[in-house]
Amino acid sequence: MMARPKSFDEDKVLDAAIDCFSRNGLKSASIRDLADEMGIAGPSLYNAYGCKRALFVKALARYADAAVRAKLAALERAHPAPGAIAAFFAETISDALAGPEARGCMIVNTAMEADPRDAELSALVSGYLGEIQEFFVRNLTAARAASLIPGDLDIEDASRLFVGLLLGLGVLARARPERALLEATVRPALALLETAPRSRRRGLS
Amino acid sequence: MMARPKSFDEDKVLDAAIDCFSRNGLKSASIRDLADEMGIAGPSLYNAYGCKRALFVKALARYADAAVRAKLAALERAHPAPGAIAAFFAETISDALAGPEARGCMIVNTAMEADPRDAELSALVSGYLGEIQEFFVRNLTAARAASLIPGDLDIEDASRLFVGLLLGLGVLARARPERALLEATVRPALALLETAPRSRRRGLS
DNA sequence: TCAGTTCTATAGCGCTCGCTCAAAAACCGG
DNA sequence: CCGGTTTTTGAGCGAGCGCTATAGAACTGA
Repeated sequence: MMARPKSFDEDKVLDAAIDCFSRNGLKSASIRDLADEMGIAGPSLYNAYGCKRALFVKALARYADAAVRAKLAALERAHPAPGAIAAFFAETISDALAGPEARGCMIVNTAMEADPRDAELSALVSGYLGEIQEFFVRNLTAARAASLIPGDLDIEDASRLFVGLLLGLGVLARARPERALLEATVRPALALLETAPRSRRRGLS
Repeated sequence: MMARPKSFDEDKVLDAAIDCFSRNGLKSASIRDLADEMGIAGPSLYNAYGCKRALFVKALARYADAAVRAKLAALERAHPAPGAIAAFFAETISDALAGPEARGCMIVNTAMEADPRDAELSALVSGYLGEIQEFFVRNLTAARAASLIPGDLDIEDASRLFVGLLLGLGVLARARPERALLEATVRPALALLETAPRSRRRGLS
């Protein structure tokens, strides 16, 4: 039997939850905040998702899929290797500076907020970070095959540096959301991809 | 008049507060948690510090002074430029992995947790990060004067990269506290400091 | 000794939290 | 239309939160 259908669009309320969680985090986003922004009442939220944490996991999964994976795929389509890497950071910086609100990347936020002994969230975060790292590895591997990056650059290590830098940008963008600063932070890392002669442009105090 | 003296050692209780805040953050560390770990009762805490936030600011200041500044100074004393930079990251990684608890660097934690519109905490975090950046700048400047790093390396940008990487390590160490992974993340950034011939050692899958 | 001052300790205030119960409302199949 | 199922709704529970009122304990100066 079908009975009464839900009165809200599941994707839209999940997007609202993503927004609320991104701004406040899992712990600080209250059920009442969430329900308000999602446009539904508390008990409906519980009826649909069970508990706050389950809602968070669903929102995180949707964020990873709709925001992260889609972005990575689009960048790989639009830029020949290794250009997608620089484009990725440029877009990440623009995203971090978009809007007056302190949104931040939900994956970075979760990595910081989750207790490392929380096996479920830790595994999710590790998995998502691994996907991002693989994006870097794919790009670097293709670039090396075309001799577009230095031959002695260790792809595995470099991709880890980029992941670490991505996380650092997420933190830095909260403390100091200034475009020039964030771009300067990324620049030396991208210089690693330049083939000799090493032309690392100076810039910006 | 002097009246009844305090029955606790202010430094010791502040250290306990640093520990509690480092593990739980400003918002999640409750007054009862703090009071318990500090070994004093709630009202004594309020009598001594006024409010939770003021206690946090005092604890953060002590952390920055006793943990960060002292560490930077010791490294600069112990290592000729630019070796202090690599030593700094090595020590940071070891610190992050020390103990089963999820302590994390209080400055990184605060940078993530504080609302960017919170002027006081944002300014404190920016200031502390600036001090760390200056440590990198000093080291790089001295190293350049001795021709120990590539001459075309932009010192300002590189020091920002190191700060960003430090923040990233703080996040990554929570999600994946594995020494080999953290070291591999730092390695390509330190390779920027090597003078030609560029020998970036491969390593670690 | 004892008034004066400061610190400590018990209890608890008002509030928000995650979550739930009971009843009303909306929809389906027949 | 109606029985059955699900969703929505308003109210509220117990717990924990930051913080404090109040009273007693500890110490100083005189």
